[in-house]
Amino acid sequence: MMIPRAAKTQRRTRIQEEKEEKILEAALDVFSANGFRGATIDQIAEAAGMSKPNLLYYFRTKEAIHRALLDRMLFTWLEPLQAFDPEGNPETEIRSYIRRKLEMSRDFPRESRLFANEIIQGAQHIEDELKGPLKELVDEKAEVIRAWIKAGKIAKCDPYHLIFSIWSTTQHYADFDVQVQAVLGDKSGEGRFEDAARFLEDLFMRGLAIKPATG
Amino acid sequence: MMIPRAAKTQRRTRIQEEKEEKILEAALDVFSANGFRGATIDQIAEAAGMSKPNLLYYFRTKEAIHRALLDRMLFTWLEPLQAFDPEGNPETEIRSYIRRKLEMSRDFPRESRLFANEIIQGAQHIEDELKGPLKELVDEKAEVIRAWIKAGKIAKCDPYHLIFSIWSTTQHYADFDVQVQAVLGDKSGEGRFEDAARFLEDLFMRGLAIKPATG
DNA sequence: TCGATATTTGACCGATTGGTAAAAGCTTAC
DNA sequence: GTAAGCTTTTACCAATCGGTCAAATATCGA
Repeated sequence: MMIPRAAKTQRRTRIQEEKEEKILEAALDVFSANGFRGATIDQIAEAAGMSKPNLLYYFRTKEAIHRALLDRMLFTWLEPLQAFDPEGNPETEIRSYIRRKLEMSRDFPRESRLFANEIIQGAQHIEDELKGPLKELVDEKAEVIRAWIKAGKIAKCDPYHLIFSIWSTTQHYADFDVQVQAVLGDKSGEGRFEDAARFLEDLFMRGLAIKPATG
Repeated sequence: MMIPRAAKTQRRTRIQEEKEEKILEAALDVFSANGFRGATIDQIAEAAGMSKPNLLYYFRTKEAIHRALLDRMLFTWLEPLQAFDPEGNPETEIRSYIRRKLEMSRDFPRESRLFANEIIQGAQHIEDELKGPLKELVDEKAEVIRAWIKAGKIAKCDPYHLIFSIWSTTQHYADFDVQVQAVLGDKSGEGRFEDAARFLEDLFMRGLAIKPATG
């Protein structure tokens, strides 16, 4: 007899792994482009190249697909902030945080939009993660920034809003890409990410009164 | 005989005006919370306190409601940037632009989310407006900023990315409000907007190497 | 090769979707 | 008051929605 999916404790077959991968890949396309309510199982199934019942054999509900996507992404998404090093010096740390976040916007725009959709629409599926792990991580890193301020290494400012401003400016290039491209017009090749990096690094370095190392 | 809606050249009755207003108000709630695809006419009708066919008497399609909302909002949304004055001095202009945009995030979060949803999901309904009026306006104001740079009034930087960064940082407090509140926790009363204003004004003033007038 | 299990399919379900038809009820100018 | 036009409702439609079921088929270890 077939073992119900819920009871499976470990991955079984190669097919399972492949198909689940294909489904999540397709779901990322669809959810990031339409939000949870706007996405349909049929769309995902078609994008994944399989029938709807077949898809539902691997994920029992639309919610389950969405959950799986968010779960796998949450870690990745927080990773750059995790890497923020208390021992490092502010210039290096903030510069590379900006650069990393910008690279993620460039290389994983769908992931960024998946989150953006989710949060804009009320974050009903990840409320706990926001108030738990995310908040804790931000609290921790805000403390690091506060220490830098106390040590006179960067200008006095609210660490939380500093973090928000880095999030928003960098994610903008993924989430609002069509707008950015519409405004920049032909000028916007892939160079827009490098221009953005230069601009943002300058803005934040000067804004935090960090003088660039001239060594 | 009843004159078909499309042929009406001018507003007729008081009732029409009132009901259309009610529908758009309700639609703003629903579209901003779910995106276009995720919103349903039934939801809007219920929020507006009327039957679906009754609603469809005033707007023939879901698209028409959405269009009407976007049309009425686009002007309002660009107004702060319009007000950007070439004759003014950079400090005043940029400070007040930030403040205005932040006030809009505070006072009209649904409007902000309506646009955010629309753009994240590909801007299919406002592509023309982005590439037309918006681009022209931004081009014009970028020229103003460029002039300030040439005159040595603010630090050298890419004017387009400067505008993007002001958009993203300010709109963040409307679009990602649940995340902001989750992270700030109890600390976040309405004070978060004033904290944000202080932070952003400092960041951009220093970031653009504008020394605050000490007169 | 064979049987057990894993995968896929087609046919289907009730609920919800965007939207329509027609008639009933309501306003308003005359 | 009444008729013409404006508004609202009831009943309905086909298409799509998320999801189920049983049967058919493919895979794989012994």
